Amino acid sequence: MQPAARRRRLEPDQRKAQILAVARRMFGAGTYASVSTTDIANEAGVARGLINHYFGGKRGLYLEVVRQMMVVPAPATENLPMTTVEERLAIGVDRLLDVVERNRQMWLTAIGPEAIGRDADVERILAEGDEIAADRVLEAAMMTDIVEGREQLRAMIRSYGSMVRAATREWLVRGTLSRQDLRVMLTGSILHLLEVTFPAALRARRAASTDGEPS
Amino acid sequence: MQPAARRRRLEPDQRKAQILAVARRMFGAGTYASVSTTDIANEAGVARGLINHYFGGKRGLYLEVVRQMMVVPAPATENLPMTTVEERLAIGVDRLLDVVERNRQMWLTAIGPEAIGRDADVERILAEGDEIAADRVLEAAMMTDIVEGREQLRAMIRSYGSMVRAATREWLVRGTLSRQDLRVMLTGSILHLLEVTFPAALRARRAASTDGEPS
DNA sequence: GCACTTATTGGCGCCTTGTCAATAGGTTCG
DNA sequence: CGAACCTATTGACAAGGCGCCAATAAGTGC
Repeated sequence: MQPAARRRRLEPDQRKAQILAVARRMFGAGTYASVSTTDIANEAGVARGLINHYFGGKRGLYLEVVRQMMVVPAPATENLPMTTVEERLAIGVDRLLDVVERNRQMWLTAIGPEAIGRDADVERILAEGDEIAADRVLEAAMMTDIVEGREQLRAMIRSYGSMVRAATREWLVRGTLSRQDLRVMLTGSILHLLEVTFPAALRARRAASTDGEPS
Repeated sequence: MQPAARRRRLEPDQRKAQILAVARRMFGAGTYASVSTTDIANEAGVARGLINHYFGGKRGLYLEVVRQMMVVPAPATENLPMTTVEERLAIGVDRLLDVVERNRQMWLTAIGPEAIGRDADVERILAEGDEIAADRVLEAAMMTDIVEGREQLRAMIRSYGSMVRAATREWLVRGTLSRQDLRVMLTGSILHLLEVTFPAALRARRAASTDGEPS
């Protein structure tokens, strides 16, 4: 280790970015509890107090890391060709798998929501991400103008999102599913969800509201 | 507070059970980091050191809590009538929803740790639970003797399990889906997964292995 | 070269956890 | 009925982590 390379002064944004980069890597490697702010500060070559200054504390830093992770899978549904819904969905799934495969480590860290125990703030950040993802699916399926049962549909898509995450884990971590398996499974499932399950749920809902409430 | 009710001596099993009960409640309420062993010890009316003695430490206690939570949804697929697969699955789903509805709080706390990843031990415990759940599904679907692609199938069912957990959260926490919605959605999805998606993935797999590897 | 802003530091106090020898509840045996 | 014994239970100590804040010094403009 060098004889304490003299103190350097950076723009707040740069410093924040630098610390964040280190934090992302270290939280990705260990657990929230197993990584100390001292570790991060040392690794980044700054005083521990600086973390508190910029992020309010360990918790704030962690939340920032999670927030940044959620932005990854954004451009998976841009400029889809105007063909059938099935094909558009298939392409969307494929693009997602591309992004996931390329950013393997970051993706796993992002979806392996590592906070120990559920936390209101983390929960909210993750929820925002799910919301965006749901929008993209609706867009790809050309169903953005659905009104009846819109909230139910979005909820179903969010649930589907959990299956997507779990499936990528099976693929990347356990190796039990191939990328091709995921293509078939994820495309087929979302298509069936949108075109069969959702309408069926709608019908059941209508029947229930006219026949009087069932159990 | 009483004048420090005199020290009582219990059987190890009883004491462990008592501490575990308190820990379950408190970890359910807060975060792993936000709950201190001191809190738990006070609430349980014992010395903090006793926790270390019985569980090895905070971590051990937490793992035990998680392990105990995973046992909840066991008897959802016992004694299913010998009718169609569809009906058996529907009944299984319905029974699961019963259990979930009755043990609402405990269920939510139990599936919360889905957001825990990262930690090898916790991961393993959760994985065991998923494995059991997958067995139950195969049993209900009368597909216990599948051999070709068995591991793929199990992996898909595990992924489906994640969707189940997410859907129950939508139902119980956010109120965006009704119980009836869940019935329709979960039954339809698993049926489609078993009877359409899985065979399709198998075909794709076979085609790939004879035509030479695709990208 | 000098003031001035503010990024950065380093140390203090509190809290939490793991360890371990000492204590005392309950039981058994003379 | 009392003494010896086993072990459940305690309490204090030390190491380490985190938040806080006044002091310091790196740049910048005059």
